[in-house]
Amino acid sequence: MTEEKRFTFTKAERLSLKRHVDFLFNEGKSFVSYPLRVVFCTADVPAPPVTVFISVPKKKLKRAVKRNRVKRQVREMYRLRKDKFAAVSSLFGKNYFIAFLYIDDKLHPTSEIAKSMDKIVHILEKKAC
RNA sequence: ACAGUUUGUCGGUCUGUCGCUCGUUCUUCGGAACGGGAGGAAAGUCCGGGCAGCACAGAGCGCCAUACUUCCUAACGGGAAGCUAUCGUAAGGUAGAGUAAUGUAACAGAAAAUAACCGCCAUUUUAUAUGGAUUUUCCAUUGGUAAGGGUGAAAAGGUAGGGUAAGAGCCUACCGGGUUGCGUAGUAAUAUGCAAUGCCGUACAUCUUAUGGGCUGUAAGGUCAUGUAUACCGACGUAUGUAGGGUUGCUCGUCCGUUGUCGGGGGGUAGACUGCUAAAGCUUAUUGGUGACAAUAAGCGUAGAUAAAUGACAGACGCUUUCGGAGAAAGUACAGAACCCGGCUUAUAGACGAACUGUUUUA
Repeated sequence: MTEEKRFTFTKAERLSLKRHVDFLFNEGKSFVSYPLRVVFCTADVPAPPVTVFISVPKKKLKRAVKRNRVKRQVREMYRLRKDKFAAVSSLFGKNYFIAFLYIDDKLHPTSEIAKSMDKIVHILEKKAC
């Protein structure tokens, strides 16, 4: 396994600063790839190519166990497609903030999340600029 | 064996691939190696305590919580053992301050507490409580009466006798309960014996009495602090064509200052660090105690994230159920630490253990 193909997911790749989150939701564009809603925008701060934020609203899933389950599914599916997102970034030469919001109120199998994530990559290739 | 009561324990395992987080060590600063990484309820946030900040002369009132007794505990509204009442054939379950005062008691019922709808009775002196009539009686009115009456959760302690116009603890005997006094057992609640007292409906609420309670929670609190604006202080420089002020009645002069740069500096936003995990700790054994629990000894060293790690995927096994033939299908709970402990309450597929009770069968 070469150095570039490592599918890690470290703390630096998570969007954690409050002002960044506010900026993303004020300035970002969004689209839906069921069961996920994606919000993204360009980032002009020194950062990894893509910085990610995953959110599962309490209104949709009341139990913490289920919310954790969804967060882990989405995170893993993103992690395994990280290189594709990075490719989009290098294509346009920009860094991106991306938020994944879970909009359904029940659990889905991991394979469905994976399909949704593939679709997101395609849409991003067209929309990001 | 079946039915049940109480109580305790567990609540998946393994392999592979790819990851996350904390600690230690190493490092070519990219990272690498090794080790640790959710629960019995982590939940609800309902009590109690630690810890922290704020408030605080004293007294009274109010508000909230608790309420048989003794004990356990850091503390508690928790627990243990007992007492009384009550439910259950039983193992066991449930409840618990006081009753002086005030209020309420659905439906049903005459009536729900100074009870007269029906019923009973009409008193002393023989001849009548009053009125009427067809006059040993009947009707109405008035008065007395709690013996009897479809109800109800609850009906004015129960039975018998005396008594009476009829009745009534009105009186007596026995029985049930209460209160008071004395004795006995017990630390006590209480039990029990004797005596006195006719004192005698139930439930709930208000109320009364006693005890306890200041408020807020780790997003508390503390430390550092980029940028921006800047109180204040110092130095240097510029202008004298200068706002403003002091000195003064005015002018000049002079001092402060204004403006600029640099340095110091208080407060403090974003953010970072701390709080932050060793604890009234756990396991085992012994001793004391009916028990909760306590003491002693040995061993263990047990998650610390911050938008939030403890995982995702694939496969195998286990367990349960159903089909049926050596396999297949379905299911595999409730639920995710957020400062830390002790409890309570609620959710929980299923599995196992212990003690005890009842019934049946056998010996």
